[in-house]
Amino acid sequence: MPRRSAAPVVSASASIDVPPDFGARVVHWQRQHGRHGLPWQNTRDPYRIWLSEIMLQQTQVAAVIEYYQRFLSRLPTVADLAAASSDDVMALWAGLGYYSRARNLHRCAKLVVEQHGGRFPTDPAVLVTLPGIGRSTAAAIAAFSAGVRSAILDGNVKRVFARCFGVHGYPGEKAVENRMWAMAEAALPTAGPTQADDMVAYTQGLMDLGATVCTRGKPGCIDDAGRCPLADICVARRDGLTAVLPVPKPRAAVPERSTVMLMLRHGGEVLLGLRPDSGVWGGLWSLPEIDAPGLPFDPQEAEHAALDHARRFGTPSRAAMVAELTHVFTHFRLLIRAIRVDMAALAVHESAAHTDGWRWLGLHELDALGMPAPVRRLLESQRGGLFG
DNA sequence: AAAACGGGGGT
DNA sequence: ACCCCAGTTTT
Repeated sequence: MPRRSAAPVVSASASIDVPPDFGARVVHWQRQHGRHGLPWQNTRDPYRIWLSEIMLQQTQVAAVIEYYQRFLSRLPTVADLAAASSDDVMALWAGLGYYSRARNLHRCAKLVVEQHGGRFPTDPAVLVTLPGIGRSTAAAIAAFSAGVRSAILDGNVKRVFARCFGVHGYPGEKAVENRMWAMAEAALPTAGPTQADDMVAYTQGLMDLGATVCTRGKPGCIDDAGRCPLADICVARRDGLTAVLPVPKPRAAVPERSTVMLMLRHGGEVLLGLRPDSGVWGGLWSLPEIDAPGLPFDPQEAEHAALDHARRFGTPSRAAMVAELTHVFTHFRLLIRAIRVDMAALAVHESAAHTDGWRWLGLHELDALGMPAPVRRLLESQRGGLFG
């Protein structure tokens, strides 16, 4: 029986509200409905369990099984692995991907032989010091191989906790992850005569729940609450939030750009230009624009710049800012400000405007043209002022 | 095309 | 101590 390692910091978990039977629910569920009979579940050999945990970090159970068995048939002990050549280890790993993990595996085996006399550790505090073994993997190895009471927190478990305890906030964020570790400690089965066995079922149960019931896309409780042993205490289920918890990684704030569009108006027509095929709105008809890279932005200045710009096409009489809207692209937001410019007269070189791809168009001609949605909206909203 | 994944590595 | 990445699968 493994020595009980240092007790978790109680104060950290005191504020975490975990039902006292949480662990028992998971243990009971896993014994009845969890996954059983997988090759690494029939052993307490920490070497074999470690190997399975590393392989399972990156590959599905179905794919791991044959690699796992082949690996162990060639290298049945940690001493064998430590003594193997890099080439042999990599060959056994070939096809699993994430080859740095295989290199860590080999390094780790050598360290276990050198530093621990070839006896694979089962103390999570020792395990975490080894390459390729982080806090969660260390706990899993300790729990499965020796029934040590230590908390795991992998992606599946984060999802279960986020939903069951209603954790808002991205689990990849430090503060949120810390809270979840505190939950993981608080949720552990309590001491008792069967604690070591319970820890095995509990740890496996959390993983199984996340993998088979509390899945990302469509959790099993949606169709049948009876599938989840936590359904009646699950905050996300109660509040209808299973689809939004855990909250996804916050998308980086999209940059905001701005532009000024001119609605040049003359004789019931508006000036539109055909945009180049490449780039934003390629091949669509759009309004003339003034670059407005700098915010903040003075409307009077803008109107002045609009009049200036309009002289290219004729003689403007007045300009007025008439609309403002934000268009959202996938990679940025575009703030569009629209200025209506009344033209007193058009440039004499009308043909030049034509070859440039500019055309004066009446209301009835617009429908047939391909236009960016915000431009169409702009024209629609100003229909009276432009064509009336 | 984007999110997720557990640990390592860099700042 | 924090942030970000590698390398691959899943959605």
